[in-house]
Amino acid sequence: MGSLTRILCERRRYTEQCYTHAHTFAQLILPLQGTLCIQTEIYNADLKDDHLFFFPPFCDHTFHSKDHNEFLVLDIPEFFLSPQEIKKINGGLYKSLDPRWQALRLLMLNEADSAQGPGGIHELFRYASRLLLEDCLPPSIQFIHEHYHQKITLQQLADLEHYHPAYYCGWFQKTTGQTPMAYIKNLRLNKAKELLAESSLPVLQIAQEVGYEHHSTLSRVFKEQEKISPAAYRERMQRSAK
DNA sequence: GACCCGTTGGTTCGCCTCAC
DNA sequence: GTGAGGCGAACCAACGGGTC
Repeated sequence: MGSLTRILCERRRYTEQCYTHAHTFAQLILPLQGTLCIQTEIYNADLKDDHLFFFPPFCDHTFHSKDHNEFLVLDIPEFFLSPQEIKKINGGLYKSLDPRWQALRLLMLNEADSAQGPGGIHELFRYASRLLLEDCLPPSIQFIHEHYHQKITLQQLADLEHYHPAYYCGWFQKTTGQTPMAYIKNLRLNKAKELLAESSLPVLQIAQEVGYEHHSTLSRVFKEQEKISPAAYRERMQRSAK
């Protein structure tokens, strides 16, 4: 797709085929029916009609759908967002559809279906972008991103939101689509993959850099997710770089 | 043989989820 | 929002392969 000069707003359907890519424009996905499985550096979510997903520009993501589906999709040129806004939503945003978003979805849908074309979509998106940025990173999630390389307990995170740890787990899952520990694990794994591909640090040191006291833990987690050991992953990345 | 690095098996403890 | 039980993640220790 060439560079966008205006917001594109339309209904789209997705197939079972798994795609991985990033684009120069941002993308807002509002489910109408069905489920879209989305994976980014920090999210692994099944997007249903009670949530939305927002991809900032250049955000790597993988997606596919397993059922009959339809989504309202907005392709937003990069210049519609300030660098500060993009930085704030770096990694994507998975957000529940409160009544304000449900109303906004209806209005956007009318624009998409309008015979005159989506003329009012720019004003609607200006309002939507303000909603997106509202408390987009709760304090505990911000804490995870700043301290993933240290030991983080559920109690610490729950304290930041003033919740009981058990209640916090449910709240976190509703917010991100993952449990707190799974979220931290994904973040650490992605950082480890970066370091394996881009540095020559030993696995022991990489494990410590991303927050594991013991490299054995990284080896095991890595093999579970990637089906290969960290050393084999590094070898594969170095071979493909040649 | 000593040392380093990476992997694997067994154990412990904290997290997650269900029921209330 | 809380308590309790089951389960999985993290840790420790041991082992294997490679290099000097």
